Amino acid sequence: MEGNNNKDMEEKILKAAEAVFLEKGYALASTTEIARRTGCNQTLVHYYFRTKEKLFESVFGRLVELFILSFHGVISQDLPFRKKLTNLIDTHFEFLYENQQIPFLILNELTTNPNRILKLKERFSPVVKEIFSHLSQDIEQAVKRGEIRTIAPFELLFSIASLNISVFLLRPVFNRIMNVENEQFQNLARKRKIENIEMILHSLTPLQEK
Amino acid sequence: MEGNNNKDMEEKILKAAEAVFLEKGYALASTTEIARRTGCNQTLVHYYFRTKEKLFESVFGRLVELFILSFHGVISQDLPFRKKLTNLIDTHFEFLYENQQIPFLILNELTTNPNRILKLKERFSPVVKEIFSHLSQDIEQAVKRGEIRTIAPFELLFSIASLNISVFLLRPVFNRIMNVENEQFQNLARKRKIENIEMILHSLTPLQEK
DNA sequence: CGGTTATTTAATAATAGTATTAAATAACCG
DNA sequence: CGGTTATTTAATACTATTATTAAATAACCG
Repeated sequence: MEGNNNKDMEEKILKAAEAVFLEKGYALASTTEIARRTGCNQTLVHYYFRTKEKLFESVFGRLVELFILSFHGVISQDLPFRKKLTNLIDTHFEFLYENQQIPFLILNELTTNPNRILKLKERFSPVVKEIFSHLSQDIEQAVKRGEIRTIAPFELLFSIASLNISVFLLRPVFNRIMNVENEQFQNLARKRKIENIEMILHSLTPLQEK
Repeated sequence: MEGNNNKDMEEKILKAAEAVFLEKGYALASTTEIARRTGCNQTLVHYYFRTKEKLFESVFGRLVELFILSFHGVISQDLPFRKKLTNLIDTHFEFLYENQQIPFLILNELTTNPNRILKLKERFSPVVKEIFSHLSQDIEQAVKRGEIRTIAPFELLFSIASLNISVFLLRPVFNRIMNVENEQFQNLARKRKIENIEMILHSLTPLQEK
């Protein structure tokens, strides 16, 4: 009865778990609430995933993957460097806009439980390396052509991530302190995206006297 | 016996509480551990502060104040705008360096429990207004003198906060992923500070053709 | 159908944490 | 000193959470 929803139970639990973990983080999420949101008995959550930790890993790994890949898509395109960089920042920003809770969850879990990082590290090491190697080459060529000043790939990615992520990390804070409503946030985000692109490109200008 | 440490018990609990809250955040901190770290009975924590929530508020308010004031000190000095801005970013960065755990705690608690913001808002509203009004005037004058392009104070503070805070928020993540050790982090931080100042000043350049 | 396995539920053990109560001890003051 | 108040502790109620066990139900297959 009621929709013949038998074997996708596991999938439904995962969905509910993702939502709850994104809202509350690992510590404040409970398997009881995940069960409630799924519409099943609490025991069932443990039946399928044994422990809260294992359930979390299933959810978390996928989210981290999404996040990392948000850097990856653009980087293999064949475009002039400044154009590619603009695309990269833009794409990354838009990904964050569509997944606003992801940065905080990742930050929260990696900060409060650094062990999690180690597991992720091996898993994503190849992709990360690929991103860095691509970016390295691109920077090198662009520098040769005099399009940009020299910069370490790490520094560049760090700047981009900082500026983009902050918009969404700090959202709840500014929301309240500055009385920023939902519609306003959309505008603010749009401005910030442009501002971020400007700042990054500006900061790469080849040489400039003080 | 043992040091005659009677009436500063309350202070000792506050100290221990601050350390534990900074390490673990509200949710994962326990009054039991705070008592253990203080070296007293767990009941005593409740005797002095009644609830974990009230204890947290005592600690948290002070930390937020420190953070906000890290913006405030420089802003009332009488200096050329670009010099003042440099000082501001520098001072703010150095404050964060000395209090690396503060940004995450504030972010964490304001994100997971937005109600906290409201209490803080009234308390710090005057200081925040003062900072904004100072900055507004400074920007206005600097624009008139052709020293910088026009920018909303909010945007400027947002950029500064984003860039500076990220260095310390993302530290645990990059630490592990990139194998950044302690000594290396000091270098990385130094570079980032300079990079951040550069980026902000650059982005304020009066006019510039594409 | 009948038996086997998979899924779901109810009951509950085990743990950990917050908070209260009442008793013990120490500090204070006339 | 003796009595009052403040501080500290032990015992414990209460709640919430994860996880297990055993029983009930449903699905599957010969």
